[in-house]
Amino acid sequence: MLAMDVLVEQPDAVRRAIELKAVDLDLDQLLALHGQVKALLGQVEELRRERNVLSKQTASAADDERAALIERSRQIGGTLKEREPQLRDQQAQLDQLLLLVPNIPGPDEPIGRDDDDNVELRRWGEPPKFTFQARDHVELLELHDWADLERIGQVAGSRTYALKGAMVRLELALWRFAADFMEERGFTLIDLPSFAREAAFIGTGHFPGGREEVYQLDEDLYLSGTAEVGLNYLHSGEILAASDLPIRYAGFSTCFRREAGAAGREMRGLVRVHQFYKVEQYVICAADREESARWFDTLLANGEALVQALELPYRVVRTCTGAMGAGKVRMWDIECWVPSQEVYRETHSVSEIYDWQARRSNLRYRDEDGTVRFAFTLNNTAIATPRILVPLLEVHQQADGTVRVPERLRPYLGDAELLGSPQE
RNA sequence: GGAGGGGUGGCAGAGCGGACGAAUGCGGCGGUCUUGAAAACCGCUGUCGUCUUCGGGCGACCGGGGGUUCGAAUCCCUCCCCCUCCGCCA
Repeated sequence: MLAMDVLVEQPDAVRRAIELKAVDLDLDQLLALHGQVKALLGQVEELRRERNVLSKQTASAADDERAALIERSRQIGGTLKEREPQLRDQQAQLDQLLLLVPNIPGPDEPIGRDDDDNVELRRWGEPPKFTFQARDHVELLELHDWADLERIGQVAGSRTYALKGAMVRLELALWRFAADFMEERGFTLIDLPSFAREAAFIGTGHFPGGREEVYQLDEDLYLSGTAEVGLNYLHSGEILAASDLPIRYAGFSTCFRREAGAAGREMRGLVRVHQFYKVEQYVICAADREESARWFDTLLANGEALVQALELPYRVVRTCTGAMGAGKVRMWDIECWVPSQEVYRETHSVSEIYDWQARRSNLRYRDEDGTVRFAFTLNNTAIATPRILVPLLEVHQQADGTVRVPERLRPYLGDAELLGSPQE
């Protein structure tokens, strides 16, 4: 959420953000409501002040004055009994609207409606040119009996998978590789619950907008689609010391997504599934745009270093305003080359949020000069499996169906250079 | 799942209908003293909102929410969290 002051002082900038991010919100209605709330709050506070004065007098009043004082207090109490619920209602309405206000996108980010308007920033690596009939990842998995993608459907429905044998080993290797990588860079590994309360989802901004993307477990518990939900809410309500910052987490969690808006898309294989695993980079830093920008660069560089270590050709894409999500200032994606589809496919997504999430989650710190401020947050994927297996298998496949293991991953796989038995 | 006990300021811990935004101790900050430090002594030390002549005024907050009352940290309802014991369990 944005500070109310920003809405009042820069309504045009906010209006433009609402338009660029295609949010359904009437800012003028919100501002009018804010005016009403302020006026009513003034009235209520004045009434309470009067009552407080009378109360103090009542405590020490002589008996003959007491009855009159109590009577006047009672009248004020009656008026308050009307106004206070009104104030509560209006405040609650205003709070609901405030949750819909998007963050203002960075001035240099591409303007557009959807992913088609994203702008490629750079490419790394060369897409492989196969001299043989290359297989897609599903064919490779079936060839080596590395997964059950059919039968598992009768157990758990569509968009599910069951990895087997070497693929489980490979997945374990990727997690351990990512864990070592992040820890070497000063991130604290944290393995946290995959479910969280509604408040945590509101905190990140996944709610109220994205409810249909999330499995609901209980009246107040939902399965989260990213460790970001838990990590952002972990320090909710705290006032951290400036010396605590930056906080760097490498959050490991099982992630669940309903993929409700993606019916029929990418049904094949491991690209888009309901349950997956992710090591997530998460940073809480001081409220400083330059520092935030440096962390953005760092998180992006970490993501790139990880896919480079996996020897995967990729590109970096700047996500346009319409596709970056309401809370974001910037969102850049790393997309890895998927040979079978001849496209780059998102495997990582770096987000810069400023204090938009921290305001929702009430996540603050005390500056060196004693000022309490909302912190800034950022996040990026480190490794998400099984999606990363798609480019990994396809890019590194050999003519005989085996899959070459990138050197950096070999220590995690008993120094294996190849996975799978040669065919024919 | 059953039975109890608790949630008060950075921490510990009183208060259990009016003088309580809250005793006391610790910690922290400033000062006196000291060559310096420690000790001792003195003062200050929460967050949010709102108004401001920028001195401060006012309102709210004692786990969250609601209620009773002229008045609630204190009484009632409800939810959440933590602890102890029993049962079950990877």
